[in-house]
Amino acid sequence: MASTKRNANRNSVTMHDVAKLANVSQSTVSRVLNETNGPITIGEETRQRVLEAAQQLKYQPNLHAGSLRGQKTRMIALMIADITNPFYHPLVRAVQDAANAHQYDTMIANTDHTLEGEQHFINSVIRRPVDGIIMVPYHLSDDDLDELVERTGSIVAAVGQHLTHPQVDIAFGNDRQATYDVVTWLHTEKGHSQLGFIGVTDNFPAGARRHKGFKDALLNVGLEQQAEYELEGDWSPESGYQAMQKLLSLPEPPTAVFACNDLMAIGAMEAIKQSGLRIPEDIAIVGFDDIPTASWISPRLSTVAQYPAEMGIQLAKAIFERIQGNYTGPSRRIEVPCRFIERETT
Amino acid sequence: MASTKRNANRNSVTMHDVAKLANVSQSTVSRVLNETNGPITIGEETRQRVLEAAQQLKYQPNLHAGSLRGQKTRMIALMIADITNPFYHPLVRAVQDAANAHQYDTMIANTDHTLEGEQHFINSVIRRPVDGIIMVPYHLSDDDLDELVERTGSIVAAVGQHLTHPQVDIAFGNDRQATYDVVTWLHTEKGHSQLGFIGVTDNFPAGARRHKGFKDALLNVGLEQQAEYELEGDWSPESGYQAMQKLLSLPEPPTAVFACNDLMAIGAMEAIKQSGLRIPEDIAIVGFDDIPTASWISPRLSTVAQYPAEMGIQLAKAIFERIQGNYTGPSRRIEVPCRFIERETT
DNA sequence: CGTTGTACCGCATACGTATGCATAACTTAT
DNA sequence: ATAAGTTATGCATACGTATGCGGTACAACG
Repeated sequence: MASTKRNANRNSVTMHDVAKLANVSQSTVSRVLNETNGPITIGEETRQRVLEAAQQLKYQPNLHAGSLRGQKTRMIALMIADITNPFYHPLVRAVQDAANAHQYDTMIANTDHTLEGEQHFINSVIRRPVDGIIMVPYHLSDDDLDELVERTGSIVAAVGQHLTHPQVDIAFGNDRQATYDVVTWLHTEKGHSQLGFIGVTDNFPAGARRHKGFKDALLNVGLEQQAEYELEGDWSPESGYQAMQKLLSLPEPPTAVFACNDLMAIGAMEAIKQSGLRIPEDIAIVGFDDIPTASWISPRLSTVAQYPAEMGIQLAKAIFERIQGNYTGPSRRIEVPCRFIERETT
Repeated sequence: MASTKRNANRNSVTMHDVAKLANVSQSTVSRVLNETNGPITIGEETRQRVLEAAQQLKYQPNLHAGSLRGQKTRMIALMIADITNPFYHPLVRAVQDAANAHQYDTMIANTDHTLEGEQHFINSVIRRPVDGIIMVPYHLSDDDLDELVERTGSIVAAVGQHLTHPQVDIAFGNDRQATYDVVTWLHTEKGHSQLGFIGVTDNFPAGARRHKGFKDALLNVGLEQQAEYELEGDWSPESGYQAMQKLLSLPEPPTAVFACNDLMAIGAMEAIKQSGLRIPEDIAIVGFDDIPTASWISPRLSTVAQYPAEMGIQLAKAIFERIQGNYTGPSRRIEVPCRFIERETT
């Protein structure tokens, strides 16, 4: 008779346990603990009994139950390409801090830049619905986003200029324009006429935009576009290293190289150093992102800064506004401008 | 009559939807989809009908339901100090990859090196139970771990030599010994007699261990221990920079400095460079961790490598073994040795 | 004293799933 | 032909919580 109803293998304390200890029903406990009890009133004396009992048992609500009932899950999901890439760290951090401030937990998934990874993530949040989703998709189309919001009913926000879903808030940098400006500057101000480009496959929208910025700039300043000066890496330092080696082996190597991210730029710098050439006297180089390392290495890397922390802050703000019902309007587009930071490699 | 039972605001497809379409009961759908139906058999024809219906509706199971029923949650939680610290990236990555391979999702929490952060995490996984927990605690004691396993019933594994809970698998590096060896080597092989130390408060067990390694080495080689040469930072480059400035302002600055992590070592290098002194000719420096940046900066940093990826792999292996019931024995202690990598700063 | 109102609280249900138990149809043995 | 066994399926329940609805007191009022 003194045996509790508590499940044998489960040792968590539930509302029933609190109810039993306080000599009330489970519903009363629920009403006391969630102040939001509508028209219902609870006697002050029992309220105290319940609160004491809850404290004594160290009661913590089971969030799985609420999630099942379609209440708030108190969880958001974050999809990025690779937690190892420094570009995402400020973004992740900003999102997590915002989540924390709202008493939310954060689920993080890596896609490894692959379409399969992104689709896997979608299935993931269909199986385990969350209140909000922040993503940095490389392959997903608006149709995919539509399926996502349709099937999950979650609030979704994303980084990516190319996306235009009516219910998805978007943050983006003006990277095409920034690339265009820097490349133009390399020619008109710095006098470079043989320019190299280390990019990625145009399947990545961000890569394609920067590639376009590069080509537009060449066109505009009247330089010829030469395929052998435009190489593809995979965002990693190693790939930048290899691409630079190819550029160096050309009969007439470039005197300035634009790399689509800092990691590849750093790899390229390593290749230049090993070849005995000097930076920037022999070859100038510009990166993209302004990761912390860019200002530590020697010479310090000139680069186009993006502000991923700002993106994270804005997107988190956007989804929590919607989650809490403080905003129900149409999709917002938030531009987070890039800015060129000249250091020692140009 | 053609109206579905489907909840208005919820547009997810459930087993009931599949059941209705296939003209069977929800239980039958469950049994078909989970092959594990014990002694029960299902007619081949209905099995096909169910599978088709599930595929047609793109059915995905709701994991919240299973979690509530005490089944597997298919989620693990990972607690680290700071996603921004490169030391954790390989560990995070390894854990996520292992989780992915098991069809698991990963929840990540930052503690910011604070006790409150760690306690907050514990409450988090009490509210939302997970199958497995991997953590890198700095403040939690064995008692705290005990409360954690007691109240959650989850499998727990941790990084930290000082922890000895009977049910918690532990990974650790031999960092005291490694520090001792390097400092001894700096004196006996490299001839340094004025040694500096940039550590952190001894409240961090890892910091305390390395501090002890440093002091033991001094003692062993017969050097005097001087408080003004042993400074405290907070793991960040900025704090290393400031500590080094203090060391440089001493009447007789050290000729070699041991920093408790690479980030502080890098900050210290910056201070040395700015003072006009040369590395390693005037001052040698050794870091700890071997983060990627260590081999990019100039001069390339000599450092004690830890292998966080290996730790992540081992711990993930350990918890999944237990989750799947393949191991039920006592706590295991996994040593992941450190190794000194000499580069250009010594 | 009977009626209505008010303050307080418990019962029952639903969320989506897994599973023990009952049940139906059909086969085989006696 | 009836009993027993086999095969195939549905019913009911529980997990922990929030909430509509109903019910008990007791006070106030006619």
